Amino acid sequence: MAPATAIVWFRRDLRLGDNPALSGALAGHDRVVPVFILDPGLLRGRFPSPARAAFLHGCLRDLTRGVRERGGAMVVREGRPWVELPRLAREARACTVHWADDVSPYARARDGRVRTALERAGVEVVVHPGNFVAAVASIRTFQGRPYRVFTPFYRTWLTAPRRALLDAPEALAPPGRIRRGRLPALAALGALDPPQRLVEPGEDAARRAMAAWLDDGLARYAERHDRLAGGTSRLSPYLHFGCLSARELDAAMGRRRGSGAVAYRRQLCWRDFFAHVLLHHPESARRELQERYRSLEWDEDDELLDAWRAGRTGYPLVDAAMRELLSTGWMHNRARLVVGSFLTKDLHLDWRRGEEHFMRTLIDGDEASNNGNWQWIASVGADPAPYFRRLLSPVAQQRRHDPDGDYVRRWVPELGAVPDAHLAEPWRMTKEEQSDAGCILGHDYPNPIVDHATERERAIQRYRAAGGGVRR
DNA sequence: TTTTGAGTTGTTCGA
DNA sequence: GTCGAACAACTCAAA
Repeated sequence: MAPATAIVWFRRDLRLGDNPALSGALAGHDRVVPVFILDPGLLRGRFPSPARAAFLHGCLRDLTRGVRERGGAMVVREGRPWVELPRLAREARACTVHWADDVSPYARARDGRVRTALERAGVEVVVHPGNFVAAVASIRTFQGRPYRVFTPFYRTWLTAPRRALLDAPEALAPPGRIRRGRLPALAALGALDPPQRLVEPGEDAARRAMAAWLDDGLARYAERHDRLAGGTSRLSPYLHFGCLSARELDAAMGRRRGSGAVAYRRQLCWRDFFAHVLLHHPESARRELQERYRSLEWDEDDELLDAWRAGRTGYPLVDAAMRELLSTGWMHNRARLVVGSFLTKDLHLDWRRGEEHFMRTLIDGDEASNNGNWQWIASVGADPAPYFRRLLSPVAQQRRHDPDGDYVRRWVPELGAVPDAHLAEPWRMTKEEQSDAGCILGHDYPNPIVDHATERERAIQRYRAAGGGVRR
């Protein structure tokens, strides 16, 4: 009898440890063919990203090496998955294809087409849990509905069943006589100009980063996570590409006591929550989850948008954050809120412009989390807190979360010699003080492009008008 | 069905 | 400089 062969389709679960699709394929099959498909629908799709393509490339190299060290061989194909997978199944004489579930509308439509094509070819499909802590698809309220508010979701999530952890396979069989394909050069992935590498890609690097974080950062997370100059785990790129298992990270958290572990775990829950929301409200990928805010009016102003993207708004914290994003592909979570509030409430530009810029630049760019957080800060998404809690003042936020100016001075060097007292509002310096600091406003650093106090009032008016009352 | 309790991350003002 | 109140009365989830 011919050996039973299964295919594992890697998508964004680029690891060997605690990988349900891989372990599932290995159980009951003599041979497993691991494949990654470079899908032009993603690489040149709605949110192409040189930064993420470069990180993905590194992760794939790492995964390929890990597979080879265990005696297997990674197969790489380029094309549409619903074409490539039936073809590969035929070549490899595979009877089953395994993959991990995902939540974005694109992923779900794609997986549906792939399933149809495979089943038509007589190949079985087995879908495994995606890279979330809990089963986000099946968490429900007592009335059987999906959640739209975080805290009740969180309470259910805390006690929701967790799947068993899985060891990495010790050995993989060689895939036999099939075309393996090659990982193309970076440029072919659209990664022409990747930002400086801040995060080392791959599963091994992810494990080291996780160990270091648990060892060193977690205990003080509750007090420090809002500090712009440090204090967060920076594990998000690994979670997005699945170099790190969210389930495993949560398990490590569950064994720990202390406010840091509790607070961090809550953040992991936000990731599951936004996946849950997008899964059950796929239309929110493109429009406001809250119906009454679909009529909100947004300005169109390319000059303001460009200034925001480039970090030339004249608000030091906003500019530092936007420049950090451009040069590293990452931004502190607190800073994401500040620049998000600034785009939508101070510049009155559509949150979708911000969502798109983030998706194109972030190495952790994740459709569910990014969309959910943008809708949250734009006050149009899943969350019932009053609108006046979401108009962040860039000046107040800078004073509170970067009191020594370490963050701002790092990313906005022209403000380097501006004293602490003026660093959040450099435009208040006299000519003489500007001269002393070597920073002439309007020359070395821009004047503020808008006045926060004025725009704040305008934002409130707009939300009030669109909301049909006072509510968010 | 109806009621009840509660809701990530703030800002500003005036005493 | 610090502190408490106002912002404004909505919607979701649970019972």
